[in-house]
Amino acid sequence: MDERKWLLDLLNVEEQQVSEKQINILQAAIEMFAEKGYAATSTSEIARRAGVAEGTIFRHYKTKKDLLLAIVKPTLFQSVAPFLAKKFVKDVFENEYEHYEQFVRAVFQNRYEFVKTYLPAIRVFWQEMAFHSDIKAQFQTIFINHVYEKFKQIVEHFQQKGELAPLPPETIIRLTITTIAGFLFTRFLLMPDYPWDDEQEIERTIQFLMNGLKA
Amino acid sequence: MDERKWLLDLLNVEEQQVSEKQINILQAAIEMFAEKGYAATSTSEIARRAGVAEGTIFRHYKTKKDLLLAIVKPTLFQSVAPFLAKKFVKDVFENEYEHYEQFVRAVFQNRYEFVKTYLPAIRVFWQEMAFHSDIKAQFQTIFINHVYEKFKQIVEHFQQKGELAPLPPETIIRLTITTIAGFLFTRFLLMPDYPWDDEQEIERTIQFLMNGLKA
DNA sequence: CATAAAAATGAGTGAGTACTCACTTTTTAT
DNA sequence: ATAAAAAGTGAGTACTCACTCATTTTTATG
Repeated sequence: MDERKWLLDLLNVEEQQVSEKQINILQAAIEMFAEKGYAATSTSEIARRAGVAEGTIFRHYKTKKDLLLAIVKPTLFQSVAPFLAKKFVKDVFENEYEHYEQFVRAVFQNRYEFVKTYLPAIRVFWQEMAFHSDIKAQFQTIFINHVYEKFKQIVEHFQQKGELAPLPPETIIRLTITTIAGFLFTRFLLMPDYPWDDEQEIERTIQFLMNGLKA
Repeated sequence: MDERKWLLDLLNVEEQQVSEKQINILQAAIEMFAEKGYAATSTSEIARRAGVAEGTIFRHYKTKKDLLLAIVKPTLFQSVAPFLAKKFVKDVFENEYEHYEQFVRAVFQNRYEFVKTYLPAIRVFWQEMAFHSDIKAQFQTIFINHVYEKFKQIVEHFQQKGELAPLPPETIIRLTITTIAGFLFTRFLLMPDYPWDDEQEIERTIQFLMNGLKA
């Protein structure tokens, strides 16, 4: 993807709304926050890497924390994006996905591409969530009100069709998410240099998940 | 567990080797690093919380990073402790565990207790591993030379007995670890306030794992 | 108790921090 | 072409940082 476009895409803004220098600042901040962490990165370093004066950062973002939130908030939303789409659950009920496996496959593929594309910003989001209770709270709210809510309907739908084990929906949701996230975490964060055969490993992971969850 | 003892236990040292003030320093550091992160915690804050002068910290630990390593290194070793025991693999081969399920059950129970007991120190270890490449490198070395090595033997043993699917051992290891770690992560870090029925949820997780991996 | 060694102290140090603001440069509108 | 607005600058500010070291307090030994 184009170097400039992916950031605009992640932040979900139009080209005209942000200046070139602003993009440089965001890009530098994402890279350095991902590498050394928010607290260990100074605004002077970000300015140097972005090729702007330190004051320019504070013209666009009132505080350093504001700059962090400008990165983290859109990433948080994009992280759960499929579940924010209105027609997502409808697609499932109208037999867009005949089986749970097809649904899982679609989500898995989608989130794989997402992590691959936005890895540094995702790193920042997950790392800093541990230290900033406001970010964590916002994540939990969105998760409960959007992801969990819709996921539960989908799981119950396939349980009624007799495809999934009669476990509590929250258990099935947890196992599904941690299995997918477990692969992505191992693949991109823990062992990014291992010679992965992504397609095959995703296939194995899906088979494992379906076997584990079948009625 | 006694307030003083768990730390000595984690650090694997005798009572006489560390002074009372030293324990206070370590305890304060673990708590604050876990909460706000290493970089965002100042040595003056640690000293205040520990009830010692700032200089006392530097008498025991040459640098702030040294203090971090004094916490992280023992936690890293304890994290993979079962796999460091010499008789661990022997136990498996001598039918201490007749089935893979019994082995998984033992490891799961053991690591559940470990995380429950040392949660703050584990937080520090995992959070800071993302920012300190020396810590990450040490973890990878130990994992490859001890955990992976022995785990592979065990998996192949049960594959030969026809208990496990003919997947690559590294895939089975990954799925086993991420399933267990996925539960512990959700249980203790992501949603510690959710009203968990631990025993039942562990049971469901093991059933899911065994169904997913069976031949 | 006397004395030496060890442990603890906290004011002090230079380097670096997030952020400000008076000023310059660039862009936009007419 | 010109004026107004917006964007960009970087030296300056008050403050915090990890770390030092001369001094005091505690402990150990005869």
